Amino acid sequence: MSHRGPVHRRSTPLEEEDPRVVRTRQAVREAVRSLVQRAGFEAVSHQKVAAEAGIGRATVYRHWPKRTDLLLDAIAEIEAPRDWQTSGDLATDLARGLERLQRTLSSSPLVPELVALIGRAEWDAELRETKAALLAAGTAGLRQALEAAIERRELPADHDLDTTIARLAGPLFYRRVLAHAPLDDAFVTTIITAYIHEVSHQD
Amino acid sequence: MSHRGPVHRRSTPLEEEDPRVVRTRQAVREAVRSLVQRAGFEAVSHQKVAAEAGIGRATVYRHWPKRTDLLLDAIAEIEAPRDWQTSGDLATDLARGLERLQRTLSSSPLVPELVALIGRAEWDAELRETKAALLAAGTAGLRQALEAAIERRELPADHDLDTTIARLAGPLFYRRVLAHAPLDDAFVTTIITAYIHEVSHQD
DNA sequence: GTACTTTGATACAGTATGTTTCGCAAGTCC
DNA sequence: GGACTTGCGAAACATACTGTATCAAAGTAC
Repeated sequence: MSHRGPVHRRSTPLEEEDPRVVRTRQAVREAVRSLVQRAGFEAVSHQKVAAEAGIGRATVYRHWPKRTDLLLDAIAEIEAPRDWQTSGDLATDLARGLERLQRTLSSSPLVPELVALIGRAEWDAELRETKAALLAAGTAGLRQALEAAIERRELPADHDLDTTIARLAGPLFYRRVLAHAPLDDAFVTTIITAYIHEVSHQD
Repeated sequence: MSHRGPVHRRSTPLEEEDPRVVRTRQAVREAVRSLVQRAGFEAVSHQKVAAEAGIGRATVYRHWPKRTDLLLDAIAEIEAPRDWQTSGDLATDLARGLERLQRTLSSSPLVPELVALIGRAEWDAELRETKAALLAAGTAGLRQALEAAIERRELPADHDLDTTIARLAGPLFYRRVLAHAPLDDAFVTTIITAYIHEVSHQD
């Protein structure tokens, strides 16, 4: 997977380094994004992408034989935070995690499209993996915050992380995607406050 | 909107009662459902529907000029509960509302498709209305439960219903659609218990 | 039976899909 | 630079889908 250095033989073309290929990939990726934002994933076809990118139709088919290939390529941007570390306080950590999710959900115009894709994952195994990966990346902050709290014995060791994440992140998705209401800070604060209150006042 | 009785004149064809039309509607509706469940909304086209329903292609175009019309028609099943009435206890009412939602989400194989549709609502005004209607119907029970509690002064008059509904229903949607985890009773109970505890132990 | 409507078969032009072919431009190797 | 290799894009192609129009046959109402 790493760089192979100046000495290499054409007989192992595993890595794409031909500048022409790089250019093509770049152009197509941008064309797909542009199309998606203007008209949705449904509007993405090999033909339209080729026209938008100003390249040949055959070239698009060569690199992305299936339509799904085009879509997945345009999504490969969302990543889990790599620099995460606990502040030592669950409330603070959760706030950070949820605010990150809030920002992602609020800012990206692709969110509704991702949801549409996710719905379609039912019929496409490849999409199912992508869905899981995206979700894991989006909620990684929350998961790490909770894990750190368990480590500190602030939460019981058998605390169900998935349940908690669903309860914390679910309302945000609901608001953004279904209710189409603004994801304001007050809303996020309400959720965190209630949860913290719940785990610190167990009776 | 009501039945007009045996006496009627052909000059006011506002109501469709021609048995041929009724048959067509029925056949198409079933064909769309069948197609959706087998291959998703994306697989629904006038052509495929006509073939599936065993009727002429032109007929499908006549009644459902746009593809969206076909899709919307297949969804017109989900309805808000008409017989709702409070039990006098918020916890019980909420449990009823959430369990209804749980049942709907768990049982209907159309749920992922609905979500896909919802995502697409960003680009279609008509779909946006449908989305809002579906959501309102699905969460009507919760809303009525909360309104009854306000009426009884169990909740403050300025309690934000939309926020609460998002916090109650959001986790269910998250689990079902995004995390693809089972919507078991324990999960639903956890959500309700936490919320009841929260509103009854205000400090 | 008569008047009216819906239906489905057929045909049509326009467009999209997916594949193949081939000359050319671009990149690589030495 | 020169020979070799590869990706590119234009074109052509068969096939399929879309949306509309026409029309005879069948169904419906009275």
